[in-house]
Amino acid sequence: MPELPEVETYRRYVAETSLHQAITQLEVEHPRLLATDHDALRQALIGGQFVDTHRIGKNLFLPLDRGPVLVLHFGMTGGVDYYRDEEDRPRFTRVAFHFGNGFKLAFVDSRMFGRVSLAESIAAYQEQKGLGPDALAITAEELRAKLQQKKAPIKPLLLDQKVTAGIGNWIADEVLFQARIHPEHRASDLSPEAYGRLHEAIGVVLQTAIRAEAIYRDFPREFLIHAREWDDVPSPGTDAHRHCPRCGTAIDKTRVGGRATYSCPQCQVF
DNA sequence: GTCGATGTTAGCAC
DNA sequence: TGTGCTAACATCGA
Repeated sequence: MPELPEVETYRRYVAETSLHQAITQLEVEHPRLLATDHDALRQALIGGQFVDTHRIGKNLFLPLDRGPVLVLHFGMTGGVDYYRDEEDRPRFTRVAFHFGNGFKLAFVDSRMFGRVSLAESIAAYQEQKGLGPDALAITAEELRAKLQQKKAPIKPLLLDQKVTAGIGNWIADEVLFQARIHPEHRASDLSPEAYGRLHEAIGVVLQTAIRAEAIYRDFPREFLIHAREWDDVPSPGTDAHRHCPRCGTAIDKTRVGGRATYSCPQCQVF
């Protein structure tokens, strides 16, 4: 689930639960998730505290009182959960940070594509990964400057974290739907007006998703997300949810840039 | 039992 | 050099 709105929701959750408490233990159930040497990580954490939270795109940063920054990336199925009793330990807990008050912050991730790492600073991590500006912070001008020379289809470019950080597969589809741009439209062929709509749609979709705490069923009716297959089917035999919320046309499911892509053939034209 | 999945990245072809 | 496609990662759940 973790695209920008989920990670922003996790950030707020961690800020409310896990700051300014002594870290007493690092529990690593599955070392494969560590992108940093285990001992170095333990040394950096034990006896320290998390003092702040930041987010760039899908990356969550937890600066430590002693300098370095813990970086969490949630892959496809990652999340965080604050708990105390062993009976409440979340399923798929892979790494857990224990605090002096007896609570623990679990990094859960069933598919284990997530990563826990350590960086010298947020800026160093951003530089090293080549992360572009956060999708909520990028300006219309920056976005257009980065894309208007590219001949690739617009959708995979939106997914490229070096262009702008935080947009994942469903958000890219939703943004393009709201902006009425076909996912395969070449970036270089988009008009200045289309870039304006694109930038605005990114803001609207992300803000809406964050406001709903990334709970999809609470999203507005006119969102394409309700047409995705994994949205709840209202009742057997009906497929209204697979039609465009704006014009009623059947939604196309195709592959663009190797990813499942939903779009309205009527509203999103070349 | 089979298939596809919200992310990232290495390897490869052009 | 830039670009873009595919497979692979590990696992779950439909």
